[in-house]
Amino acid sequence: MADNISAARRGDGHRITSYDVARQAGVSQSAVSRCFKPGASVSKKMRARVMKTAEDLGYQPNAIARSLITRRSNMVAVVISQQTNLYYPEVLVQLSQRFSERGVRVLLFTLERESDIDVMLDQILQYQVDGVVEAARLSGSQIDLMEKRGIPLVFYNRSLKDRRVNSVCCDQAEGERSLVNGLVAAGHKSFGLISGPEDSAVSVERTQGALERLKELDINSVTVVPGDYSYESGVDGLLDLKDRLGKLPDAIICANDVMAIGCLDAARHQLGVKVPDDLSVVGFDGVGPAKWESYDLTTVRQPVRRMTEAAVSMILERIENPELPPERRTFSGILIDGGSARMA
Amino acid sequence: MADNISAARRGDGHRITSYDVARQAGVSQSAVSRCFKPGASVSKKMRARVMKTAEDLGYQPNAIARSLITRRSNMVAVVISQQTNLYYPEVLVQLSQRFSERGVRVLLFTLERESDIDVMLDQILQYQVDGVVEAARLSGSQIDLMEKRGIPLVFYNRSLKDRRVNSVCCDQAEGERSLVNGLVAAGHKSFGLISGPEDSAVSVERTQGALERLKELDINSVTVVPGDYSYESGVDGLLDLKDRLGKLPDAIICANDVMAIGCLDAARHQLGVKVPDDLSVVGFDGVGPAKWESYDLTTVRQPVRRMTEAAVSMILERIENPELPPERRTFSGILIDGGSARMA
DNA sequence: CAATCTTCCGCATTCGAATGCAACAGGGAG
DNA sequence: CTCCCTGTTGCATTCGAATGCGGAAGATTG
Repeated sequence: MADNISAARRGDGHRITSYDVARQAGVSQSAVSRCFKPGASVSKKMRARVMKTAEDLGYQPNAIARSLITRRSNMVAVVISQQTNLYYPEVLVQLSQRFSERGVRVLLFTLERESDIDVMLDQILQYQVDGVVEAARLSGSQIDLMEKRGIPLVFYNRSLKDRRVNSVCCDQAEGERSLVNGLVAAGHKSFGLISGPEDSAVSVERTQGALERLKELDINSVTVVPGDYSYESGVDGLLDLKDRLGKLPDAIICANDVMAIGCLDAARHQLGVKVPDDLSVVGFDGVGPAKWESYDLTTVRQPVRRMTEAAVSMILERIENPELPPERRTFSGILIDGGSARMA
Repeated sequence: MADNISAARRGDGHRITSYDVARQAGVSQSAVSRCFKPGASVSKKMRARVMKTAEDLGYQPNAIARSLITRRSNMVAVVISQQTNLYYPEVLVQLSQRFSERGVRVLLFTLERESDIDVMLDQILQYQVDGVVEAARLSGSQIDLMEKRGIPLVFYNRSLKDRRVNSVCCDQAEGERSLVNGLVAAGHKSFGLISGPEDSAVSVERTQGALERLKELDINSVTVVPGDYSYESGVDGLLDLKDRLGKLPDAIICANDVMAIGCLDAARHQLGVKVPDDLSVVGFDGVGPAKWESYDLTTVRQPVRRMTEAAVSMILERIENPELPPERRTFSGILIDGGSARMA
């Protein structure tokens, strides 16, 4: 009876299992299993034979069943929010490729609202992923949860100060400081800042970093207006600054490249201001469009390649060896001295 | 003994199973399972009680184990190639969100080289995904394979003419034809085309579509140069055209927006040509940057939202009901009459 | 109070691969 | 020729949740 059913399934072209291969090859199921495990104790003859019939039947081991018994899913969750930021797709693709090279699958979780993270987290746990790369914010208790479950977690570009966690970051504050240094040295006196969304840790670090350095350099003419990482909010930010000040500042520091681009476009095309002669605009990230000739943005580029490599190896190391202590890896951004700002 | 082991695990904070919850609540494992299945036959009292202890223990059903027995992983593979094209990340994020809303997880596969698809396909099969959204090309035998396995497959923006498959497409040819119509009606006589990568089906359809319409309209001054979807290749394409013709054509039709942007930048900034007065440039896709004020690109926008919705529901329907016949859904692009071309 | 019908729960089995252990075969040494 | 060792193989069990079936408890009716 059971035989009939599975025979029928095979007839349907469904689900060839290791038992099917075993029967066909006249060996045990264990033998088949071992043939697919590199380094297992199997004779050459056996392996050749099993592989042959596996090929014939079109057998592929069932990763789900394997995961159940080995307690390893070979899947890593990647959690990403903020689609407005052009920077993230690049990170995502790179992570995916590096994991793929190492034989690990990526289970993708995108957040529309940061608050959805609770539901997501449950999903992540249910799917028994071996690790998580998190480019969204997590509360302390949520981190505790992951820790309790023993699931390695690496934060990408956000790190909780008062918490020992794994993280890969670009030094946002440092990057902003070098931008400020250059701008101030070039003689800029008054500054406008367009921040990112309030709940973005990265934005906060960038804005704070810039503000601190400005303060250290005794620059007091500083106005901050809110943005949301989008092109439009860069445009609005510029107009907002002009409204509030009655005129434009000498330089505008945007929390990301896309806003800087919006800001730059609005300055040139709506206000007819000369950039960088009459106004300097700087961004952050080093996304593709920043290099485009119309913009040639002065910005700080995040070393995405190295950062994603770091994130991937940190996770995989910790999956192999869960006892490894937390580690933060911080990368310096690369100052790109483009044509959108006068820099010293 | 078995008890000791699992007790130890629980001590480690690892893997709480339905048995743990059952024991704690003094009920059977089946009862626990049923409580987590909506619509199952369970009394209110039982459900409340089980949910309570599940909460207390921090129990989450193991999706892997569930998948094994139900033969449903609730995962869908999304295969994407061509990272150079800014258009894809947007599609990816949208797909991810729509699947997520419907309780389906996305397993991401990115291709560096199209040839990697073979290995990928094996992986996809091993992971027992319930369906596949494919934005890469597949050979006939590869499609056969999926069919044999009974895994619903929806192609995104590529469809094999001589094959009955599911696909969601934007009508590339139609879009190009309307661009050509507008350009010709506005008096453009000579044309340059910058194509995408040779192995991109989309690029071929676009280029062919434009060429056909040009021929129909008796325009013979047409030159095609190769590109690869990147900004740089748009720049190079322009220079290449100028080299070959000795001068610029009246209009340049690029196989995607990013190349059009490169082309436009090079024309304005490297050659000092006035766009659209002396040269019209058009693209395809309707990516975010196309709307930016520096470009204001004339292009055909793909209705991404509707297309991703279509892809998602097509897959899910076919997962529910594998007998559904193949379907192709073709969407018209939306002509965006921007400022980069003179259009009638 | 008995008879019948519901509702609800538990038992036992299933999904498909991995693996510890025992058994077995073959080869080499004595 | 016997003994032992090494290298292979099969058996039986395990991972964790889902579910058909039978039965018990409770609800309903006459």
